[in-house]
Amino acid sequence: MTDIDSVVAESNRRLDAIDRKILTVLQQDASLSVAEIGDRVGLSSTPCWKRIQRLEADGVIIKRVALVDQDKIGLGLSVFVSIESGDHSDAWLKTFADAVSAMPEVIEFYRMAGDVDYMLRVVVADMRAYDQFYKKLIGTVPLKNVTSRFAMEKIKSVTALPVPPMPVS
Amino acid sequence: MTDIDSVVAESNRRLDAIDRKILTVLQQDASLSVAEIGDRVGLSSTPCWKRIQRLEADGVIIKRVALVDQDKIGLGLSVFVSIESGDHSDAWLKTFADAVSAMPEVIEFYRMAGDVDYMLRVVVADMRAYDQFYKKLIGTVPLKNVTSRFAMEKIKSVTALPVPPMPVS
DNA sequence: GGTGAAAATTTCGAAGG
DNA sequence: CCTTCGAAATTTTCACC
Repeated sequence: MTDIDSVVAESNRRLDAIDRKILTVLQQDASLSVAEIGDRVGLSSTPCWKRIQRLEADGVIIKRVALVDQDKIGLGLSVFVSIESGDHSDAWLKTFADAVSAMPEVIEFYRMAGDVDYMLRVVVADMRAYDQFYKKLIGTVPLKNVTSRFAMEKIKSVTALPVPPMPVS
Repeated sequence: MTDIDSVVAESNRRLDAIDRKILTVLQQDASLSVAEIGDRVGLSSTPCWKRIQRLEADGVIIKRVALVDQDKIGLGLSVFVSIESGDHSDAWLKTFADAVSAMPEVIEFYRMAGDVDYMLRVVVADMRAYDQFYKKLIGTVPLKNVTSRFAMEKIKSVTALPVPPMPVS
Protein backbone atom coordinates (compact mmCIF):
# COMPACT_ATOMS: atom_id res chain seq x y z
CA MET A 1 0.00 0.00 0.00
CA THR A 2 2.70 2.51 -0.84
CA ASP A 3 1.93 3.09 -4.49
CA ILE A 4 -0.83 4.40 -6.67
CA ASP A 5 -3.18 1.64 -5.51
CA SER A 6 -3.37 3.04 -2.04
CA VAL A 7 -4.74 6.27 -3.42
CA VAL A 8 -7.12 4.58 -5.81
CA ALA A 9 -8.28 2.28 -3.04
CA GLU A 10 -9.31 5.21 -0.87
CA SER A 11 -12.58 5.59 -2.76
CA ASN A 12 -15.21 7.05 -0.52
CA ARG A 13 -18.05 4.71 -1.30
CA ARG A 14 -21.03 5.29 0.92
CA LEU A 15 -21.45 2.59 3.53
CA ASP A 16 -24.66 0.63 3.31
CA ALA A 17 -26.54 -0.87 6.22
CA ILE A 18 -24.68 -4.18 5.99
CA ASP A 19 -21.26 -2.49 6.03
CA ARG A 20 -22.34 -0.65 9.15
CA LYS A 21 -23.39 -3.90 10.80
CA ILE A 22 -20.05 -5.44 9.92
CA LEU A 23 -18.24 -2.49 11.47
CA THR A 24 -20.33 -2.72 14.61
CA VAL A 25 -19.56 -6.42 14.96
CA LEU A 26 -15.83 -6.11 14.20
CA GLN A 27 -15.38 -3.21 16.60
CA GLN A 28 -16.77 -5.46 19.31
CA ASP A 29 -14.94 -8.66 18.42
CA ALA A 30 -12.41 -9.05 15.64
CA SER A 31 -11.67 -12.68 16.51
CA LEU A 32 -14.85 -13.96 14.89
CA SER A 33 -14.55 -16.02 11.73
CA VAL A 34 -15.76 -14.45 8.51
CA ALA A 35 -18.49 -17.09 8.36
CA GLU A 36 -19.73 -16.11 11.82
CA ILE A 37 -19.74 -12.42 10.95
CA GLY A 38 -21.58 -13.25 7.74
CA ASP A 39 -24.23 -15.08 9.74
CA ARG A 40 -24.75 -12.12 12.01
CA VAL A 41 -25.17 -9.64 9.17
CA GLY A 42 -27.10 -11.95 6.85
CA LEU A 43 -24.39 -12.80 4.32
CA SER A 44 -22.48 -15.90 3.34
CA SER A 45 -18.77 -15.85 3.88
CA THR A 46 -17.43 -14.75 0.47
CA PRO A 47 -19.42 -11.51 0.12
CA CYS A 48 -18.83 -10.78 3.76
CA TRP A 49 -15.12 -11.34 3.26
CA LYS A 50 -15.12 -9.05 0.21
CA ARG A 51 -16.82 -6.29 2.12
CA ILE A 52 -14.32 -6.56 4.96
CA GLN A 53 -11.43 -6.42 2.47
CA ARG A 54 -12.93 -3.35 0.93
CA LEU A 55 -13.54 -1.63 4.24
CA GLU A 56 -9.86 -2.24 5.02
CA ALA A 57 -8.66 -1.03 1.60
CA ASP A 58 -10.82 2.09 1.97
CA GLY A 59 -9.27 2.79 5.35
CA VAL A 60 -12.59 2.58 7.16
CA ILE A 61 -11.13 -0.27 9.18
CA ILE A 62 -7.76 1.06 10.26
CA LYS A 63 -6.35 -2.11 11.79
CA ARG A 64 -7.00 -4.99 14.14
CA VAL A 65 -5.47 -4.90 17.57
CA ALA A 66 -5.51 -6.72 20.90
CA LEU A 67 -6.69 -4.70 23.89
CA VAL A 68 -4.65 -5.18 27.04
CA ASP A 69 -5.76 -4.73 30.64
CA GLN A 70 -4.04 -1.62 31.96
CA ASP A 71 -3.92 -2.78 35.57
CA LYS A 72 -2.65 -6.26 34.73
CA ILE A 73 0.48 -4.83 33.14
CA GLY A 74 1.05 -2.49 36.04
CA LEU A 75 -0.16 0.74 34.47
CA GLY A 76 -2.51 1.81 37.20
CA LEU A 77 -2.66 5.54 36.67
CA SER A 78 -4.56 7.49 34.00
CA VAL A 79 -4.08 11.23 33.86
CA PHE A 80 -5.82 13.89 31.83
CA VAL A 81 -3.46 16.76 31.11
CA SER A 82 -4.67 20.18 29.96
CA ILE A 83 -2.06 22.44 28.40
CA GLU A 84 -2.06 26.13 27.63
CA SER A 85 0.82 26.76 25.30
CA GLY A 86 0.57 30.51 24.88
CA ASP A 87 1.37 32.10 21.52
CA HIS A 88 3.86 30.21 19.41
CA SER A 89 5.11 29.82 15.89
CA ASP A 90 4.23 26.99 13.53
CA ALA A 91 7.75 25.66 13.99
CA TRP A 92 7.32 25.57 17.76
CA LEU A 93 4.03 23.81 17.32
CA LYS A 94 5.55 21.12 15.15
CA THR A 95 8.38 20.56 17.61
CA PHE A 96 5.87 20.28 20.42
CA ALA A 97 3.51 17.96 18.54
CA ASP A 98 6.33 15.66 17.44
CA ALA A 99 7.91 15.49 20.88
CA VAL A 100 4.66 14.73 22.67
CA SER A 101 3.51 12.24 20.01
CA ALA A 102 6.75 10.33 20.47
CA MET A 103 6.12 9.76 24.17
CA PRO A 104 4.65 6.27 24.59
CA GLU A 105 2.80 7.25 27.78
CA VAL A 106 0.67 9.60 25.68
CA ILE A 107 -2.31 7.59 24.52
CA GLU A 108 -4.31 10.52 23.18
CA PHE A 109 -3.30 13.99 22.15
CA TYR A 110 -5.70 16.61 20.79
CA ARG A 111 -5.47 20.25 19.83
CA MET A 112 -8.44 21.96 21.36
CA ALA A 113 -10.69 24.94 20.82
CA GLY A 114 -11.18 27.37 23.70
CA ASP A 115 -9.33 28.01 26.95
CA VAL A 116 -7.21 24.86 26.81
CA ASP A 117 -4.85 24.49 23.85
CA TYR A 118 -4.00 20.79 24.12
CA MET A 119 -5.46 17.86 25.92
CA LEU A 120 -3.61 14.61 26.67
CA ARG A 121 -4.58 11.29 28.13
CA VAL A 122 -1.53 9.73 29.70
CA VAL A 123 -1.12 6.22 31.13
CA VAL A 124 1.66 5.45 33.62
CA ALA A 125 2.44 3.00 36.42
CA ASP A 126 2.09 5.34 39.39
CA MET A 127 2.58 8.85 40.71
CA ARG A 128 6.32 8.52 40.63
CA ALA A 129 6.23 7.56 36.96
CA TYR A 130 3.86 10.44 36.31
CA ASP A 131 6.22 12.86 37.92
CA GLN A 132 8.98 11.67 35.60
CA PHE A 133 6.66 12.07 32.63
CA TYR A 134 5.64 15.53 33.78
CA LYS A 135 9.23 16.68 34.07
CA LYS A 136 9.96 15.28 30.61
CA LEU A 137 6.93 17.12 29.23
CA ILE A 138 7.70 20.53 30.69
CA GLY A 139 11.39 20.04 29.95
CA THR A 140 10.75 19.56 26.24
CA VAL A 141 9.28 22.95 25.37
CA PRO A 142 8.17 26.02 27.30
CA LEU A 143 4.49 25.88 28.29
CA LYS A 144 2.32 28.56 29.83
CA ASN A 145 0.22 26.29 32.00
CA VAL A 146 -0.16 22.54 32.58
CA THR A 147 -2.98 21.05 34.64
CA SER A 148 -2.97 17.36 35.58
CA ARG A 149 -6.19 15.61 36.58
CA PHE A 150 -5.94 12.10 37.98
CA ALA A 151 -8.43 9.31 37.39
CA MET A 152 -9.62 7.47 40.49
CA GLU A 153 -11.83 4.95 38.74
CA LYS A 154 -12.36 3.88 35.16
CA ILE A 155 -16.12 3.59 34.80
CA LYS A 156 -16.24 3.01 31.05
CA SER A 157 -13.64 2.74 28.33
CA VAL A 158 -14.36 1.36 24.89
CA THR A 159 -12.83 1.50 21.44
CA ALA A 160 -16.07 0.85 19.57
CA LEU A 161 -17.50 4.00 18.05
CA PRO A 162 -21.27 4.20 17.67
CA VAL A 163 -21.71 3.61 13.93
CA PRO A 164 -24.46 5.99 12.84
CA PRO A 165 -27.48 4.54 11.02
CA MET A 166 -27.54 4.92 7.25
CA PRO A 167 -28.71 8.38 6.17
CA VAL A 168 -32.27 8.22 4.78
CA SER A 169 -30.77 8.70 1.30
CA MET B 1 -15.84 -18.90 30.97
CA THR B 2 -18.78 -18.77 33.38
CA ASP B 3 -17.73 -21.47 35.81
CA ILE B 4 -14.96 -22.22 38.25
CA ASP B 5 -12.39 -22.27 35.47
CA SER B 6 -12.77 -18.59 34.86
CA VAL B 7 -11.78 -17.92 38.44
CA VAL B 8 -8.96 -20.42 38.43
CA ALA B 9 -7.74 -19.05 35.12
CA GLU B 10 -7.34 -15.56 36.56
CA SER B 11 -4.02 -16.53 38.09
CA ASN B 12 -1.71 -13.58 38.29
CA ARG B 13 1.41 -15.15 36.90
CA ARG B 14 4.14 -12.64 36.42
CA LEU B 15 4.72 -11.77 32.79
CA ASP B 16 8.16 -12.59 31.46
CA ALA B 17 10.02 -10.67 28.79
CA ILE B 18 8.58 -12.78 25.96
CA ASP B 19 5.00 -12.28 27.15
CA ARG B 20 5.66 -8.56 27.14
CA LYS B 21 6.97 -8.70 23.61
CA ILE B 22 3.90 -10.63 22.53
CA LEU B 23 1.65 -8.00 24.09
CA THR B 24 3.54 -5.22 22.37
CA VAL B 25 3.19 -6.93 19.01
CA LEU B 26 -0.47 -7.85 19.42
CA GLN B 27 -1.43 -4.39 20.59
CA GLN B 28 0.01 -3.08 17.33
CA ASP B 29 -1.36 -5.72 14.97
CA ALA B 30 -3.64 -8.56 15.95
CA SER B 31 -4.05 -9.81 12.38
CA LEU B 32 -0.62 -11.50 12.36
CA SER B 33 -0.46 -15.28 12.32
CA VAL B 34 0.82 -17.02 15.41
CA ALA B 35 3.84 -18.22 13.42
CA GLU B 36 4.70 -14.63 12.46
CA ILE B 37 4.36 -13.44 16.05
CA GLY B 38 6.49 -16.37 17.16
CA ASP B 39 9.20 -15.33 14.72
CA ARG B 40 9.23 -11.80 16.05
CA VAL B 41 9.53 -12.85 19.68
CA GLY B 42 11.87 -15.79 19.05
CA LEU B 43 9.49 -18.70 19.51
CA SER B 44 8.00 -21.40 17.30
CA SER B 45 4.30 -21.33 16.83
CA THR B 46 3.06 -23.78 19.46
CA PRO B 47 4.61 -22.17 22.54
CA CYS B 48 3.74 -18.76 21.17
CA TRP B 49 0.16 -19.89 20.70
CA LYS B 50 0.05 -21.29 24.23
CA ARG B 51 1.29 -18.04 25.70
CA ILE B 52 -1.31 -16.07 23.79
CA GLN B 53 -4.03 -18.45 25.00
CA ARG B 54 -2.84 -17.99 28.52
CA LEU B 55 -2.67 -14.22 28.28
CA GLU B 56 -6.27 -14.33 27.11
CA ALA B 57 -7.38 -16.73 29.84
CA ASP B 58 -5.65 -14.56 32.45
CA GLY B 59 -7.48 -11.52 31.18
CA VAL B 60 -4.28 -9.70 30.28
CA ILE B 61 -5.53 -9.64 26.70
CA ILE B 62 -9.09 -8.42 27.05
CA LYS B 63 -10.21 -8.91 23.47
CA ARG B 64 -9.38 -8.33 19.83
CA VAL B 65 -11.14 -5.57 18.00
CA ALA B 66 -11.10 -3.69 14.73
CA LEU B 67 -10.38 0.03 14.92
CA VAL B 68 -12.53 2.21 12.72
CA ASP B 69 -11.72 5.64 11.28
CA GLN B 70 -13.87 8.14 13.13
CA ASP B 71 -14.11 10.60 10.24
CA LYS B 72 -14.91 7.94 7.65
CA ILE B 73 -18.08 6.96 9.48
CA GLY B 74 -19.10 10.57 9.92
CA LEU B 75 -18.18 11.06 13.55
CA GLY B 76 -16.15 14.21 13.17
CA LEU B 77 -16.39 15.70 16.63
CA SER B 78 -14.57 14.66 19.80
CA VAL B 79 -15.45 16.42 23.02
CA PHE B 80 -13.91 16.27 26.47
CA VAL B 81 -16.52 16.87 29.13
CA SER B 82 -15.65 17.82 32.71
CA ILE B 83 -18.39 17.35 35.27
CA GLU B 84 -18.77 18.61 38.81
CA SER B 85 -21.54 16.63 40.38
CA GLY B 86 -21.73 18.26 43.79
CA ASP B 87 -22.50 16.15 46.86
CA HIS B 88 -24.61 13.11 46.22
CA SER B 89 -25.58 9.76 47.68
CA ASP B 90 -24.24 6.40 46.58
CA ALA B 91 -27.60 5.70 44.98
CA TRP B 92 -27.38 8.89 42.95
CA LEU B 93 -23.89 7.99 41.87
CA LYS B 94 -24.97 4.57 40.66
CA THR B 95 -27.85 6.05 38.70
CA PHE B 96 -25.50 8.57 37.14
CA ALA B 97 -22.78 6.04 36.31
CA ASP B 98 -25.25 3.59 34.77
CA ALA B 99 -27.01 6.23 32.71
CA VAL B 100 -23.81 7.73 31.33
CA SER B 101 -22.22 4.33 30.69
CA ALA B 102 -25.24 3.35 28.62
CA MET B 103 -24.77 6.27 26.23
CA PRO B 104 -22.94 4.98 23.14
CA GLU B 105 -21.43 8.40 22.41
CA VAL B 106 -19.45 8.09 25.64
CA ILE B 107 -16.19 6.40 24.73
CA GLU B 108 -14.48 7.02 28.05
CA PHE B 109 -15.80 7.82 31.48
CA TYR B 110 -13.63 8.29 34.57
CA ARG B 111 -14.23 9.34 38.14
CA MET B 112 -11.56 11.88 38.98
CA ALA B 113 -9.65 13.22 41.95
CA GLY B 114 -9.61 16.98 42.50
CA ASP B 115 -11.73 19.83 41.23
CA VAL B 116 -13.46 17.85 38.48
CA ASP B 117 -15.57 14.89 39.59
CA TYR B 118 -16.00 13.12 36.25
CA MET B 119 -14.36 13.29 32.90
CA LEU B 120 -15.86 12.02 29.65
CA ARG B 121 -14.61 11.66 26.12
CA VAL B 122 -17.56 11.83 23.77
CA VAL B 123 -17.65 11.17 20.02
CA VAL B 124 -20.47 12.56 17.88
CA ALA B 125 -21.14 13.58 14.29
CA ASP B 126 -21.25 17.35 14.72
CA MET B 127 -22.23 20.22 16.98
CA ARG B 128 -25.91 19.54 16.50
CA ALA B 129 -25.45 15.94 17.64
CA TYR B 130 -23.38 17.16 20.57
CA ASP B 131 -26.14 19.50 21.61
CA GLN B 132 -28.57 16.59 21.66
CA PHE B 133 -26.12 14.56 23.70
CA TYR B 134 -25.58 17.45 26.09
CA LYS B 135 -29.31 17.86 26.69
CA LYS B 136 -29.64 14.12 27.29
CA LEU B 137 -26.75 14.27 29.75
CA ILE B 138 -27.99 17.17 31.84
CA GLY B 139 -31.56 15.89 31.59
CA THR B 140 -30.62 12.55 33.15
CA VAL B 141 -29.50 13.74 36.58
CA PRO B 142 -28.88 17.11 38.24
CA LEU B 143 -25.27 18.29 37.84
CA LYS B 144 -23.54 21.25 39.45
CA ASN B 145 -21.34 22.14 36.48
CA VAL B 146 -20.58 20.75 33.05
CA THR B 147 -17.74 22.03 30.87
CA SER B 148 -17.38 20.92 27.24
CA ARG B 149 -14.06 21.25 25.44
CA PHE B 150 -13.99 20.59 21.71
CA ALA B 151 -11.15 18.94 19.81
CA MET B 152 -9.97 20.77 16.71
CA GLU B 153 -7.38 18.21 15.64
CA LYS B 154 -6.50 14.68 16.64
CA ILE B 155 -2.71 14.66 16.83
CA LYS B 156 -2.29 11.19 18.33
CA SER B 157 -4.66 8.45 19.35
CA VAL B 158 -3.55 4.90 20.03
CA THR B 159 -4.85 1.86 21.87
CA ALA B 160 -1.45 0.32 22.52
CA LEU B 161 -0.29 0.83 26.08
CA PRO B 162 3.46 1.06 26.73
CA VAL B 163 4.20 -2.38 28.22
CA PRO B 164 6.72 -1.77 31.00
CA PRO B 165 10.01 -3.72 30.93
CA MET B 166 10.24 -6.72 33.23
CA PRO B 167 11.03 -5.72 36.81
CA VAL B 168 14.65 -6.60 37.66
CA SER B 169 13.31 -9.36 39.93
C1' DG C 1 -23.67 -8.25 -5.70
C1' DG C 2 -24.26 -13.02 -4.53
C1' DT C 3 -23.40 -18.64 -4.03
C1' DG C 4 -20.71 -22.77 -3.30
C1' DA C 5 -16.79 -25.31 -3.28
C1' DA C 6 -11.66 -26.00 -3.97
C1' DA C 7 -6.94 -24.38 -2.67
C1' DA C 8 -3.85 -22.24 0.51
C1' DT C 9 -2.98 -20.95 5.38
C1' DT C 10 -3.45 -21.06 9.99
C1' DT C 11 -4.78 -22.87 14.26
C1' DC C 12 -4.49 -26.15 17.72
C1' DG C 13 -3.25 -30.40 19.92
C1' DA C 14 -0.34 -34.87 20.42
C1' DA C 15 4.05 -36.95 21.17
C1' DG C 16 8.47 -36.40 22.83
C1' DG C 17 13.16 -34.02 24.58
C1' DC D 1 9.01 -24.88 28.47
C1' DC D 2 10.46 -25.97 23.83
C1' DT D 3 10.27 -28.46 19.06
C1' DT D 4 8.33 -31.08 15.30
C1' DC D 5 4.53 -32.89 12.98
C1' DG D 6 -0.27 -33.43 11.36
C1' DA D 7 -5.42 -33.12 11.62
C1' DA D 8 -9.06 -29.75 11.74
C1' DA D 9 -10.70 -25.37 10.85
C1' DT D 10 -10.51 -21.02 8.54
C1' DT D 11 -9.28 -17.87 5.11
C1' DT D 12 -8.95 -16.75 0.44
C1' DT D 13 -9.56 -17.59 -4.41
C1' DC D 14 -12.15 -19.00 -8.38
C1' DA D 15 -15.80 -20.39 -11.57
C1' DC D 16 -20.41 -19.30 -12.16
C1' DC D 17 -25.24 -17.11 -11.06
